[in-house]
Amino acid sequence: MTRKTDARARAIATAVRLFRIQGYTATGLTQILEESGAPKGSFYFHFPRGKTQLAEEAIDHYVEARIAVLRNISADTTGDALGFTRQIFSTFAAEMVASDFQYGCLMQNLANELAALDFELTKRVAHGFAESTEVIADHFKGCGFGLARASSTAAALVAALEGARTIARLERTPAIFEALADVSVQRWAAPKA
Amino acid sequence: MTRKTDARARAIATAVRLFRIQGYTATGLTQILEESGAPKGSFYFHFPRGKTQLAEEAIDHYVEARIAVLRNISADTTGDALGFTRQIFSTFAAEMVASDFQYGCLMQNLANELAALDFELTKRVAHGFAESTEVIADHFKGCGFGLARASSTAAALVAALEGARTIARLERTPAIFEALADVSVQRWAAPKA
DNA sequence: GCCATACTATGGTGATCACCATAGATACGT
DNA sequence: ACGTATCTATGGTGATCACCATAGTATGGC
Repeated sequence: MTRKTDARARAIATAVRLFRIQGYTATGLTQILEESGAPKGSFYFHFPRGKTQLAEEAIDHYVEARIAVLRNISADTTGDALGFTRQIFSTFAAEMVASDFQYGCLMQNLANELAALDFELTKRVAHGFAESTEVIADHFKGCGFGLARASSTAAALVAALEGARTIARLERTPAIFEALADVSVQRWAAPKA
Repeated sequence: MTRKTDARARAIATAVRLFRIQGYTATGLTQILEESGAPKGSFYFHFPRGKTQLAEEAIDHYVEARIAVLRNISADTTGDALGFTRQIFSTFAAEMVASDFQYGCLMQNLANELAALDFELTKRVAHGFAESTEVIADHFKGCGFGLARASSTAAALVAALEGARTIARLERTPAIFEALADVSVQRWAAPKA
């Protein structure tokens, strides 16, 4: 039952990377196998359901990592809505700069290719967004926001984050994150309504 | 010099529709021709540079239409930053509901497939976003916003709009637009800083 | 030593991809 | 009516797509 090679894990990691850069449809199995160094012969041994299964596991990994990042930021800024918002924007911006603006959000890429996705995959993408929003809403609740305001602010923040990624990739500068941080911190996440 | 058929125009219109629903890579030429009813034989007569040229003309059409919508809303709400913002969100939300949440933003879809795009196409996408942002910023300036605030608010609004589209497609409800409208109207576009 | 499990190599399937060469049809101005 | 420009049909190119059948190797427990 124990794994003997890391070919499987490498394939998933490479899939995450390429799906983020190129999208789901634009990324072929051959490219994933080549770039990961995983052998072509054993792909359907590791992933009997093929590309779909690989994508499912890729998004699971991505969502998990993203939630962890959000939880860390939340823990670092307990009770501080402004600091939380600011740090989310700066963290996402830093990620983009580090990758030279090549990486998009895997959930967003898949969400914009819904026509190519089966139900199971769609569900996972939706769940990833819901979970992200929930973590953020929980933080705002911990800052004394009312239920409704915490939820709508969190939803707005997630949407803004996704949109910012798209814009930043095009402009190849983190300026949009700073603009959003300014606007949001001063107006959205203000401690008083 | 005068056109004799509408095959060209129909191909472009269908390309816009399919690129918005499925994305650029996922949409094949054959599907575009089939669904538009345009004859396959004359595709490279109308578009000598192939799929790339078709995409260029598709995005030109899309951007033009989007700018027109924004200008109309701007004219309808002169001097009213709150009303402007509110109406933008409600218009975009209504569009999505009308299409049963099938349509994404063409610029956003292309921006998330940058790896598959040549320089010319990338430039047009970037220009589309820049122009949208400018129209919005101009409106805010007309509401008495300072230059810097008008620009950053406009950029934030565009990003939020794009992100909202992604989320709405997944959730199949316009709730995210309402959340953003609430948060934005109350905090972003407030007449005083 | 033996066998089951884990893994890989090889060589293909048919389908679809964007693209194009050649030829034929249609319609307009003059 | 003749020539030219606009448009379309046909049949194909090689490349790549996801996927798979078959066979083989490696490695562990017993």
